Amino acid sequence: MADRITPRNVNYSDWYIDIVIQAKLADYSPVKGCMVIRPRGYALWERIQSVLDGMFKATGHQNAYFPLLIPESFLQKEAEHVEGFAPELAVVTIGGGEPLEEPLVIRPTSETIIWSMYKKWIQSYRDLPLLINQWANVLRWEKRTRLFLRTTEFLWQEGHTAHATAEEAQEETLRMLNVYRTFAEEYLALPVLTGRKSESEKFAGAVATYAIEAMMQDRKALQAGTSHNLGQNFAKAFDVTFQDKNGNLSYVYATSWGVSTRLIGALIMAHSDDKGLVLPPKIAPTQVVVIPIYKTANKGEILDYSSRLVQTLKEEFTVEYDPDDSSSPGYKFAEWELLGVPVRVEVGPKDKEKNQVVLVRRDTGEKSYVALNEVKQRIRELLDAIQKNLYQRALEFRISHTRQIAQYTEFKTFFEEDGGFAESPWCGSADCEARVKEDTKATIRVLPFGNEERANGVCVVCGNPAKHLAIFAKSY
RNA sequence: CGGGCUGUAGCGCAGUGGCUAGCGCGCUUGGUUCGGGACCAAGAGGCCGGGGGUUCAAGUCCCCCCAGCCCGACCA
Repeated sequence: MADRITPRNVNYSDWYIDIVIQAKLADYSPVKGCMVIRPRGYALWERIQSVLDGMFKATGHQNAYFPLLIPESFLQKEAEHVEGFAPELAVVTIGGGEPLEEPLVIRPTSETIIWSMYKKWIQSYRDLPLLINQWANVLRWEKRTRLFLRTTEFLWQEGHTAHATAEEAQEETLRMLNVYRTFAEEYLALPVLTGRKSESEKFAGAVATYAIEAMMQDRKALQAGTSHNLGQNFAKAFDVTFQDKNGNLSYVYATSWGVSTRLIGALIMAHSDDKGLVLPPKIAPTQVVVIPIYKTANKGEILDYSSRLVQTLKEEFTVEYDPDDSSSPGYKFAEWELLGVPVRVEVGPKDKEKNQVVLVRRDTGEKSYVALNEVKQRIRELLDAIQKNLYQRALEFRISHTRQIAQYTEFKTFFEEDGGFAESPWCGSADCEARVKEDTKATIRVLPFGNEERANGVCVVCGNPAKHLAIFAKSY
């Protein structure tokens, strides 16, 4: 008997960690707060990378790479930025055995080093827009870490763009937010809310931060991606100006946007169950696993049948094959369910006799018997159905745990009980936001787009006229 | 960084101050099984997290340290 996964309703945190460890996605490292991403976890990241990278290229971005180490003074050039990141910096003070003249910060994010370079590269409106992305690791000395959701070092991509006008920068900010939304919904089967962050939740150094927010199965919110309009803050800090057609000199407008390995955490917490990982087919590194079922007597003929099937399936799907005779079929079923492969194909003597296979879908456990000549077609349909079902299931879950609340007593009760997303009018003041956090631990996750008009009424906290309809939730 | 819990075989755990530290799972070898986590047999595997003390005697008691998890404050 393998290790059991703690059921979600017993302890959600333990369940999450059990999945990560037992599905072999990651492991704890010798260094506190860091994790080792194992092949099954890294394969997921590679899938995420390849899809997103395609989307970035399709929207005109190019990849580049900037150094890991940043002169400490660079961070200090943007006041809010340094204030936001100073507490979580790791600093290199010795190099080659000698104390460094200027300490080097291990990047927590790359705005400063990138904008120090943009100063060299941008002089004219002809140099704009400059649309660069980098895939990198960053390091933030977090007090409390959790596999994938928050680790000291994590992998991400960070886009850094430069524009001639505020309008273009805003357009880019929203374009990339939309790329994230599309990716989350279509590939991760993760329904997300999009909108702006409140002042207190925005990125250190940004004019405005936008985010995609998803609801996990414990009804907490997870910020799955952010897109920042940086205005001219970094251009001013690094003195990046350009001349327009009329010869006028002005500061460049900037955006930055990123998603990280946290997405893998989102994927797990949104879809998985007490049997293990559940992966959307469009992001699953392995879509199909083939398990032959045989006795010693018929081993040869069954393996022959199953391996020919595997060859056929590999023409269209990513396939793993598990013909090993050292564990029983039942064991393998459980094992592959734990690993999250969307479709399992069982082939045994009965199937060979009837020229069929058994298909089992991971999300519902439903079995079907399919003729050999229809297998590819049926798997295609199943993968599609699973993808849609996971999205739909997550969406319905979010909707059923989202409540419109106008009364503060009800609001507090909501978060004392099951919780979820509270959609409530808010006056816009940081004081009310802080009070909510104090009283309920919930924060404003996002100010959804197009909701200003719906914000008729009064702030759920203070009773003053509302300016926004905000989404409040406890979050990761 | 505060509070709590836990460190004993790869994993999960037992282990009144006393002799050679156990159990389950996993692992190795051989054999029988095989359509939902099979079974038999024989093996391998331990600086009892680290350091200091108390004691005739410490996995067990005391002190310090370290690590991990959970709960807070901080954050993607």
